[in-house]
Amino acid sequence: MINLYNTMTRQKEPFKPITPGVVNMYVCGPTVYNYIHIGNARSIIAFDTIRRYFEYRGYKVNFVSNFTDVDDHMINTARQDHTTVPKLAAKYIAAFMKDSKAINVEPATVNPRATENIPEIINFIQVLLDKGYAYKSDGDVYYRTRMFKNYGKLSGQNIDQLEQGASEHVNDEETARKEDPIDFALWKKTKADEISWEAPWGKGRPGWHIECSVMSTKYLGDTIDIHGGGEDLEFPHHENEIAQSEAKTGKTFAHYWMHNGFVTVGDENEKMSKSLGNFVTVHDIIQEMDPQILRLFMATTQYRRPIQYTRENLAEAGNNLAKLQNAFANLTYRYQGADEGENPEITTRVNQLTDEFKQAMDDDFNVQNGIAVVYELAKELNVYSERDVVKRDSLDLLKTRFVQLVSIFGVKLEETKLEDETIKQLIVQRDQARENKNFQRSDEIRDQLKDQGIILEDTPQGTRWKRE
RNA sequence: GGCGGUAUAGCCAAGUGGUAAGGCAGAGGUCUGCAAAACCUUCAUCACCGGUUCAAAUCCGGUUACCGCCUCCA
Repeated sequence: MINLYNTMTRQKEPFKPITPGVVNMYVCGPTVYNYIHIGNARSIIAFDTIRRYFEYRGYKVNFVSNFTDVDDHMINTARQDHTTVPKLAAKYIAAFMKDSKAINVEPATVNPRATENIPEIINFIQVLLDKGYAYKSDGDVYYRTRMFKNYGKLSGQNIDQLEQGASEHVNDEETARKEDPIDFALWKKTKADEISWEAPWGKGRPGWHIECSVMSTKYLGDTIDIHGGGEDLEFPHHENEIAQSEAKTGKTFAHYWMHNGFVTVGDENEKMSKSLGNFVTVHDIIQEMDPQILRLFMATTQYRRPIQYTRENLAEAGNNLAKLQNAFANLTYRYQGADEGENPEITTRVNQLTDEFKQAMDDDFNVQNGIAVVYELAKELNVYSERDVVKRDSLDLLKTRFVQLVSIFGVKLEETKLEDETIKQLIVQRDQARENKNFQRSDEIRDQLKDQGIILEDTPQGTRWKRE
């Protein structure tokens, strides 16, 4: 039984899916006006890891994550870049796909886009208007927040406190069109030269929160299992989604609310933002290092905890990645000279560790304890690989299980093949030199290959190579 | 001002009443022609003060520091 922390109740609860064996989850995705930054990556990686664990535990996961492809940012950026909103969206959605793939994120079941669901959004708003939960005002449509009982139940906000806060911003013209400062826009009237769509109440574009309500219910149903996103979305975004959706359907919008923690940057431990000049994109990071380092770094921090992004912490993740890759290499190389059969104690041990792993991860995806078990397993691989006699079935078991558990964190372990004949020849020459105790020559070859990024390691089974 | 979170070794971090997991870095060792990889050993009384208890990092009260949300934001 998987237990997860529900923001709505502020405690861990056993996960009970609506349909046995199926998880319907919706995760709020990025606004596509720039390359994704490491904060986006954190959210994507956190929920991808959660998804992979659900799948490992035998669930079918319907994973829906949107692209917000029209809003003020999109419009302003398109204007600055002398392009159009759709072209801007196309560019950064393509970049998103590329970056996601690099950090080994499974493709979503669906990536719906706001602009591709305009008729549904209009219908949704119409129902809210018909029910009296929304009102028109000078071409805009607003949600009548006070009509929704329980407003603030997710974020623990008190509506009168919010009222006070909101009234401080009463000066802008949008607020002037509201009945109440805490009301929020469902539809925004078009300004000149802006991208817009026709609606019964006039030309305009959807407000920010409505798209997620519409797409979540459209693709996953009125009530879903899990709704997720960054912790900053808790209020007002998710609060507003609940208000809209539950007002429309009269049903609970989502059973579990999950929010990932933030990434802070540098030793200053401050929030990443463009104004602070500490904005880091995935696009940039993966130019200079193995994307799997970033993946492992983020996947092995529990999703609710903050992550401090520093070079040192990233370097540590790099060492850990190497550790996993070395264990894998040690084991796969040991297939040479393996006997048939199995060692029963290995089977027992592997199953025991697997149980420990599940126990750890079932507890709100406690990846710290989970990865600790994986390191234990890595040690088993290393120790077993050093035995004088090894059995093929046990190698298979260790390898399969190790690859499987590591993959939950989004790290891919693969055997690499040496294609280069010249290098193969050099390794053979070096072996001969070593046999003749010509160590000067053998070290010469080793250094030469090192310059080409090939590291040689001597084992009782022969000389092994790996890329730097 | 309102809501919420965090504080454990040089660093990352687990642990929710019974005497501090794991990882990185460091030190020593085994293996190796030398390396590399691996393995073994070693490295903390848990922000501070007070209380409850036979027993607290873990419960209660207080103090301090840091962070996030309340406005676009993963």
